[in-house]
Amino acid sequence: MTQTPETSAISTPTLPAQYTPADVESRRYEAWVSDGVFTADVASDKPPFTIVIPPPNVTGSLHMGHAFEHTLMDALVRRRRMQGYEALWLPGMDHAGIATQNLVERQLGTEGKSRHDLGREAFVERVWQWKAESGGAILGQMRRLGDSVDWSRERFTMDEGLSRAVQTMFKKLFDDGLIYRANRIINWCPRCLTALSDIEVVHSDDEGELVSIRYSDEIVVATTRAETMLGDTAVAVHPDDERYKHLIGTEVELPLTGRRIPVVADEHVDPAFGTGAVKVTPAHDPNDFEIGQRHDLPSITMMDERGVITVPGPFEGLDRFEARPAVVAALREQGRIVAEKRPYVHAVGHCSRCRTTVEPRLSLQWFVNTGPLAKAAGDAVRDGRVRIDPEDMSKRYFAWVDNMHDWCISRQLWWGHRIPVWYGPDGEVRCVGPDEEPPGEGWEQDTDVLDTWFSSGLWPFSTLGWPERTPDLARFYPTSVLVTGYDILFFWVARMMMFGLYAMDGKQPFDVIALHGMVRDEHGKKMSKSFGNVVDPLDWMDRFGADATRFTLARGANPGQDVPVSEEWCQGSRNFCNKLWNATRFALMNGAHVDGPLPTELSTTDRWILSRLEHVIDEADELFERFEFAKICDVLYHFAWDDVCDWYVELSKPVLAAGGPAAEATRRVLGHVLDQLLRLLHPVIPFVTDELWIALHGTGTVARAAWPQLDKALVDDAAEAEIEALQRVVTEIRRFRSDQGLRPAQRVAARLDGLGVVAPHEWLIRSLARLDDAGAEFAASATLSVAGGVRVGLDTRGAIDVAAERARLEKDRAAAEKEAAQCRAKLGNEAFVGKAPEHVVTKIKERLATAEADLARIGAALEALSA
RNA sequence: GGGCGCGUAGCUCAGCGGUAGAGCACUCGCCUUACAAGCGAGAAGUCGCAGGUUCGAAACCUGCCGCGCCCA
Repeated sequence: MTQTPETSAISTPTLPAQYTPADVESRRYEAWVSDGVFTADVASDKPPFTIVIPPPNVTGSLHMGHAFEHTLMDALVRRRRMQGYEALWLPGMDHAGIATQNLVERQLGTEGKSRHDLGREAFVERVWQWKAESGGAILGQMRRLGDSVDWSRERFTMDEGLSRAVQTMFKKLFDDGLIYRANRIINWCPRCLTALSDIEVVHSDDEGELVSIRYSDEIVVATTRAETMLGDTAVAVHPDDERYKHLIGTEVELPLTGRRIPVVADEHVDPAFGTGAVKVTPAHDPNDFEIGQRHDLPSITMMDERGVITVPGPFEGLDRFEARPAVVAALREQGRIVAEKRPYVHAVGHCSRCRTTVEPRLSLQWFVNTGPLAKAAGDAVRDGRVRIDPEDMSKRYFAWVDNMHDWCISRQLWWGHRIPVWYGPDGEVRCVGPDEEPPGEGWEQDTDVLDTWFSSGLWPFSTLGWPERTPDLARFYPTSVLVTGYDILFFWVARMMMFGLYAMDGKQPFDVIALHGMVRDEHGKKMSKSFGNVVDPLDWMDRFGADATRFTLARGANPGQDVPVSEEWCQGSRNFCNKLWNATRFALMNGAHVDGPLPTELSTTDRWILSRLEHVIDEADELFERFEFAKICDVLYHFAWDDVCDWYVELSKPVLAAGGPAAEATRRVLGHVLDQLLRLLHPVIPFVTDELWIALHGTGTVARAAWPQLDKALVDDAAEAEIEALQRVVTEIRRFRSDQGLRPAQRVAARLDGLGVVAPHEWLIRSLARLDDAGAEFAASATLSVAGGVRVGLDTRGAIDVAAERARLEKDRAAAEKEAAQCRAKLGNEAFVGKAPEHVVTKIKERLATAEADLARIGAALEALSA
């Protein structure tokens, strides 16, 4: 494949008849890497272009969502690289605290051990061992997809440098008073045994029960969590609720416990919900906690960290879900259950990692005060320093950052960045920076680790060397574009914005946030294991190739919209790659080349395709700037398939066969057009384009080739008009042939008149429409009249199918009549003529003229038919 | 309950004030020496419904209906 194509027209084919991705992909990828194509040079004088990869989870493997996101990023980076930017796409992974710890604990479980058997240090060592052996499978899969990432700069959130960044950030926030420790109600996972942040909780509408319990003669409360009554410390009513006004300040006896609890008045009680009286369990409900704070109520923690009841008595030792029916049964026995609604559908929070029902739990945790950080994060978008694309998505962003709660960052895990705070023997608290010695004897370090998102929030600058002032950081920060899904706009993006602006003295972490949608199946359904509609990108890559997989994903990528994919579309993408392969194959077989400048003497066909190419370059550039990947693919697909393959190549065949200088010129133009087309497509389908580009050039790689430059001098309106006219004539003849049932191979004698501008191309028309010259015995059995005054007389050597011909003409006439009627109606409307812009009126007049000419032409043809 | 988005050809989606488009699927005819993973031709839509704005609405406004997502 690397041999230089011969310039002779009789060169032998250099490519097999079908494109086989497996023969190309790994070979090409290895070549790119070993040639250092992806390695960014910090010392070059090119303008920088930086993207950091949204770090995939170290436990994960490549799913369609990754493949999609990576395809878009790769396309952006590859194009910028070709445009002469110093392009850096920085890869890496995050340590996924809960997921990874769960995974290794499960592994230990199969050996009959728990992490506690190993102890903290040995367990963490074991996790590292796991990572070394089987973590990061996704990195190899990214190579298969063709990701042009700079592997020399790969980072991991738990590596030394990033850990240093985490500690530095924590200390900085701590010293600025933006990190604090407090007893709060947090989301607790009784299975993972750790706190979760709000965003790690997923809500779903679940079937539960709503039980109304009589607390006294006058007070009935409704609850979905009857067991928590064991921890009630008050009943609350609205201060204006006439039903209960007289009870405020009194006490009731809490059933089953014998405890007496007060009735308090609180504005936040909704008098319309249930009976208007609510039970208050400050240690197990965030709203109740607030009520407890306002009324100085005690908090009774009535279950342990595993969700097991700890209140002494008959329920002690029961799991929360066993305790619920037990408590209800006990209350019923006392006649205290006045109503039960079952099933009762209500929103329930689940741990995003293990789906266990989250337990609101009162505990001592570390928090980030997000107030000032979130304000800055919002302002950076409001004042235009950071652009969200598509812009509509800004609304979602503001909705989140402008209402952000403080962020619980401590996790009761062992795998992660340990909180750098030490507690002294006399209750002292000291935050230790990265270059400070931990305090000595008698001090103990906090046992918790930080939320994984804390380290991910530093990603755009920690990966470049922060907190050191590295050359990379100076050169590649702020990053150019963040490509990510709208679903984590508030998860991750908002965190990076807060941290980036704060740590980098107000410099935003990225200039543009390009949001994409979710990958869905061909019916727009979310891919899920339980639904059985998950498609594995690795499977597609095996069967259709990485390029086909990428093209399918990019072709569906409308900004911010979800992307449906299906195997059929991937097949279509594979077909497209094969089409390119064969077009290049044809070109090489016919001596197309890329040597020397374009000839000055060019045929109309050559000038036409070059002109079309310029429009395509222009459009592609404009669409790339707007992240319109679907439209980029569409434009290039149609140019490649319709213009280049279906028309230019077909028009070239007779030229090449005729030989001479025109053939020479066409060989050069064909080589040029393919060269440019392959460059334009390379960002999206890197493998096949590189293989073909090398076949065309004999050397190098398209990955280092220059991005096509717009050359307005090549735009040629006259050539375009001529070829379009030619296409109309050819298509009209083909249509006639098809309607008449003439076989494609059957040549038909014809005489062409009134060709006008296309007269010089009559021989091309004859070639494409398979027409023979009119001989001495020529007698037209049918005459076609094509728009533009072209008349085609055809000798079909026999009776023509009059009915078919009439039907065709009637159809054309109906269309022309409709068109004419519409135009006349408009022009007859004084308001239209008076108010519509001049150019619109002119256009309608032209359309009417065309339609009337068509009617006359078709009418005459019909008349001739019946004669 | 609050917010956001979407209803256009059989399917999936573009179009977002001036002649309704694409891919796939479909119909007909073809192994025409680059490609049957292909070639040529074709059929297919009162643009969810109802009002309004406008010379002109698939597009802008209002309401309704039906889906989806996020937040509480």
